[in-house]
Amino acid sequence: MGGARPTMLDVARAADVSIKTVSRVVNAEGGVAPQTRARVNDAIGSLGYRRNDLARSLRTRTASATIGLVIGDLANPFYSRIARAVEQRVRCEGSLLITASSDEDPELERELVHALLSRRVDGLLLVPAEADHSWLQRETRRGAHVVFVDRPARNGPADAIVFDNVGGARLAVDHLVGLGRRRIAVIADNPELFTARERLAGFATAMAAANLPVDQDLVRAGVHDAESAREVTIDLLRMAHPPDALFTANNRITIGALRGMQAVARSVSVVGFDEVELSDVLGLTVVSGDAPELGRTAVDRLYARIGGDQQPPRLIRIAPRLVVREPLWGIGARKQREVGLERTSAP
Amino acid sequence: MGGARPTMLDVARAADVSIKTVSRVVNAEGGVAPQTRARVNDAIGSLGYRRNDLARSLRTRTASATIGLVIGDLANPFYSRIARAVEQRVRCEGSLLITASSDEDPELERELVHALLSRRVDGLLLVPAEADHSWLQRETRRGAHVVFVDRPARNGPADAIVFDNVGGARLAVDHLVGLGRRRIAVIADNPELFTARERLAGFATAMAAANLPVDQDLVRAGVHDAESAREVTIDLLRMAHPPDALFTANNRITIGALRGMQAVARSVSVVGFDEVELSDVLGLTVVSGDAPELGRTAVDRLYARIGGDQQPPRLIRIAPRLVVREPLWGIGARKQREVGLERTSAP
DNA sequence: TTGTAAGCGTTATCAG
DNA sequence: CTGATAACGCTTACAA
Repeated sequence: MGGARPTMLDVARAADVSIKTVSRVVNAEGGVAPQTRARVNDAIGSLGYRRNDLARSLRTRTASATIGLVIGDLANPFYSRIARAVEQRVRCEGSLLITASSDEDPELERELVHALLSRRVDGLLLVPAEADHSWLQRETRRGAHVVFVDRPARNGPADAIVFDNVGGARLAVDHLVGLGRRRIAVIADNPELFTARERLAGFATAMAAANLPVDQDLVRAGVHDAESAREVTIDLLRMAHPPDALFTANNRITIGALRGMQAVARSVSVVGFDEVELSDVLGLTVVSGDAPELGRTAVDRLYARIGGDQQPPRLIRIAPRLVVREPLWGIGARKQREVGLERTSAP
Repeated sequence: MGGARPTMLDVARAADVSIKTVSRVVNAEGGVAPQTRARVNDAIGSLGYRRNDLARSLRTRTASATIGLVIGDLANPFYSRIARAVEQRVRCEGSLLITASSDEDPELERELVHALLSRRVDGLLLVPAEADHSWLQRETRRGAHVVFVDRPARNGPADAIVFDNVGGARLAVDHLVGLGRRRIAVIADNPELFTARERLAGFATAMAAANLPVDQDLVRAGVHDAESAREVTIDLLRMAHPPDALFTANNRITIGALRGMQAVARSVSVVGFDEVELSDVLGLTVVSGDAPELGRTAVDRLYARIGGDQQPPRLIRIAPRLVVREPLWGIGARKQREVGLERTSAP
């Protein structure tokens, strides 16, 4: 803070005790005469002393009481819900959270990770951009604690907490099939991305299970933002033989698809992956994982590691749920029911 | 990170140079023979050395390269958009951002501020919970740099960047009046909150300017979450003499109001304050401030202060815009136009 | 071009 | 119960 903050020594002088006594009082160590303690506390109060946690964690060489979180984009509600849950859990442990957005850029992500490690965070939560993460091994070997969130990393030597994307995609497709849809299109992000890949796989599996052919014209991958999703949707709906349903594989894509449908004033059944604000009002059916639970589970794993857990890295899958809403626009009460999957955990 | 990370001394020994030479290389100070530098870099590489920024900023007694941001709730898209913008700007300065949610709890907020100050953040961005902030003066006097975001704080001795809430509310009401609405209801948060108070004031002003009477039954303040907004909306719509329009004074309230309208299958014109995801698809007209601009402006002020700016605290108002969309549900292309206000700045 | 010594604000150790 | 004194890992003088 730049200013002239008083130090323990200042307090010690003001209270006419040694610096160590001040330290004892500040850290509530006990073994200080009530009278002395009072004098020290007075000095602390009148000087406005506040312990310097930087110096503290330098000396204790442990517990900077800071956790780092690197995500794709904090402005994406999916990530900010995770961040919020993480923040809350981290705070229960008396720590603070540094958040950083990588824009899914591997280069930037690595920079951010290094910056956080230089700051000696106690642990790191990472939504890995799709790229090799073997470089992280050097850090984990040196004692850095890392947990991956939402997707595992290639060669990433750490636990990962992810959703059951395959199962979720199957829930979505099965639902559409149940509604009698047969020409189901899927719009997904870059298949290099773990989540997109799995959701596409789940789509294919479910279609096969339903004995439905997959028209490759209806499989649109590599769609990264809402605007592209909008364009792709318009393109799909203007096909000679358009799809009768859409599986939109993440929240940005769902939003773009809705805009696209609106643009061509044409509607098909939609099931989206990820919750979207106001989806209840829109009567939008989604498959959605519990983002806060994802965050909390990740923090718990991280603290387990920090606490000395030495097990081999685990992949923990959290089951998403299908939230069925009436797929119609208009005003009126909506029914809503949920279909679940089991939560699984594998080594 | 707990482990046995190598220090400069380890590197120095490995490269057979002094610790100071390592420091020079690490900080790219120059004045090192290329040959020596190479040896040091080799050692750094093979040891996996990483500078300890905690120790560094302890010694330099400046620039922990960390900024703190305390907001109400990181999971609220309005705040997460601000956080994202702040994060981005902060990173341009080579710093990282610690985010913390206060839940609008003055007690918790103060705890978080203290934790951040103990960590010697270079500056603090604060969305103040409505409560006296004179306690902050002691900190600012000691050199802490603070900027308030979204609302000023009572007795808060610092710059504040806020939206022109009065003007925004007037834009909203004027728009409804222009549509021929006369019985306009307002749903707002607790009037203790600066933004709610100003928006209510703007509502009253605009109604008076339009020569419309304000039915106190249609003024509903103290509505803090979406669920209460939903209930209030249902209540309003079921009145013997219901309103023909709603001004919903923040994003959570807007969402709740839409749910309420849906629940009673009854629709009135709505203008909301704050942008809401998918409002374009819903054809929802809103008054909305540019959250990223708010964040960026705040960071700029903060760095100006950190840089030594000594002017008396300023209140900077950013003008929101009215985004008009066709207030109808259904599918079809939407028109959209914007109405602006001037940005103002006052001492 | 390189090295030595001191010190940032704490806590740990070991005496009184 | 209280206090010197030495670290923690780094940077800032100031020498060599």
